[in-house]
Amino acid sequence: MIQLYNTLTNKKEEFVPRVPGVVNMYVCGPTVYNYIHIGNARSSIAFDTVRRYFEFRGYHVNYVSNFTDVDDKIIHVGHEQNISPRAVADKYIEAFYEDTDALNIERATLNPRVMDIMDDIIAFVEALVAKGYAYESQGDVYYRARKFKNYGQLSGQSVDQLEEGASERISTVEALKKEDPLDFALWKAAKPGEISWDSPWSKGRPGWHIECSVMATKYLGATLDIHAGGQDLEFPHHENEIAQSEAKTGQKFANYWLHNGFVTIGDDDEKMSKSLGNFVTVHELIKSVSPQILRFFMATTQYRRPIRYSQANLDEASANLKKITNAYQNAGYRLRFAEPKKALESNMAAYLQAKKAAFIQAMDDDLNVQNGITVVYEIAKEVNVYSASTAPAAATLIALRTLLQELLQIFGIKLTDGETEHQNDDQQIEDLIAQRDVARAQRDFARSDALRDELKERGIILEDTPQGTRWKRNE
RNA sequence: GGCGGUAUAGCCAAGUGGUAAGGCAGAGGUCUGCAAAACCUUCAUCACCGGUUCAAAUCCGGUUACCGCCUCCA
Repeated sequence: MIQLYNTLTNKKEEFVPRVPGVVNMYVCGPTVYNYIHIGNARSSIAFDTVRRYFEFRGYHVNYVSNFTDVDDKIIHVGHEQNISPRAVADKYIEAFYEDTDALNIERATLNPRVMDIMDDIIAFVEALVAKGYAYESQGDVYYRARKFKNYGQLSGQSVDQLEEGASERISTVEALKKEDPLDFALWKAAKPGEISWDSPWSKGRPGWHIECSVMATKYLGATLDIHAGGQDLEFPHHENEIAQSEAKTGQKFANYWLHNGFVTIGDDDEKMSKSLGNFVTVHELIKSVSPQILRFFMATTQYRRPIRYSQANLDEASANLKKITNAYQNAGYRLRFAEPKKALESNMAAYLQAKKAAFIQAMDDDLNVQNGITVVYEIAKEVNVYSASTAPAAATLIALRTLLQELLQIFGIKLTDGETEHQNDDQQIEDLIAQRDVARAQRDFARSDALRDELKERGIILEDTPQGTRWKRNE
């Protein structure tokens, strides 16, 4: 039984999909006017991990995530670079795929773009106007927040509390157009020179919450199983999505709301964000840090917890991933000298089953990845112990490696033996190692150490084992 | 001010009533010609105060500190 922490009710609940075996989830995607930073990546990684876990547990997942390609900031960047808004969006969508592919984030089932569903958006707004939930004002269309009886349910705020905040910062121009400070825009008339679409109200463009309501209901139906996004979207974005969607469909918009925690940076653990300017883009970071390490670092922190971004924490993730990778490779190496005909021992078969069950138990609890990864460490230790035993069975080594691989892929990590990338100096390296082995046999340790140092400078790490000398490239 | 979330060893972090998982770093040891990899051992009374209980990191009350949302933001 999988339990998820539902922000709508502020408690953990058993996950029950609308259709058995199928998960329909919608994740708020980026506004594509810049490279994504690692805070954006965290969100993608968090929900990719959720998705992968559901798939591991046998569910079919329909995963829809939008690209917001109509927005003030995109228009602004377009002006700066003297290219069209669409060209700006195209550029950063391509960059998004580059970066998320590097992080081994599975591609969404569908990534709809606002520009491509303009007719649906206009029809959606028309429906809200027809139902009396929205009104036109000077070419804009606003949503009557107070008319929606549950407004504020997600963020746990009363409309009066919200109004206090809203009335303080609303501009005079807006105040004149709105019936109530809480109302929010569904459609905005274009200013001169801005990109716009024809509509019954004005040449203009959609407001900033409507796209998700339209896309989610269009592609996944009136009621989603899961709607996810960053904690900063809870209000107003998700609150408004609920208001829009439920007013139109008359049905519950999403059964489970998942919100990921932030990436923080600096001594005061400040939220990383574009507006604060304290961000690190994935594009830049993966030039110096292995994407696998970044992925492991983020995937092994539970999605609701904040992640402190620091070199020390990145180094720790690197050490931990290396520990797991080493175990996998140790077993792989030992496999060459293992007993090919020996069967998987019954106690080991039971061990494997028990560990997998422990892992599932941990992860079923709202993706408790800390406890999940602890099980992985335990398996890694057993892999090392078993690999060092006298006459290991090939079947067991394979089974252990397979389990490690199976569990790590949930975190988006693919374990490899590190020798797959053969290079043209392989033979030369093997020759040097052979020379060193001769020197060692003759107890000429000065020479053997010199050879080892020489190889080390070329990035080759040697390990002497009872079965002979292993080598690998230092990554 | 309202709402939400945190506070456990040098660091990351599990643990929701029965006497502190795991990882990193550190210390000691085994293996090794030396290393590497690996394994073993070792390392905390849980922000503070008060209460309930035979028993609390875990429950209740209070205090403090930090973060986030309430405005674009994953």
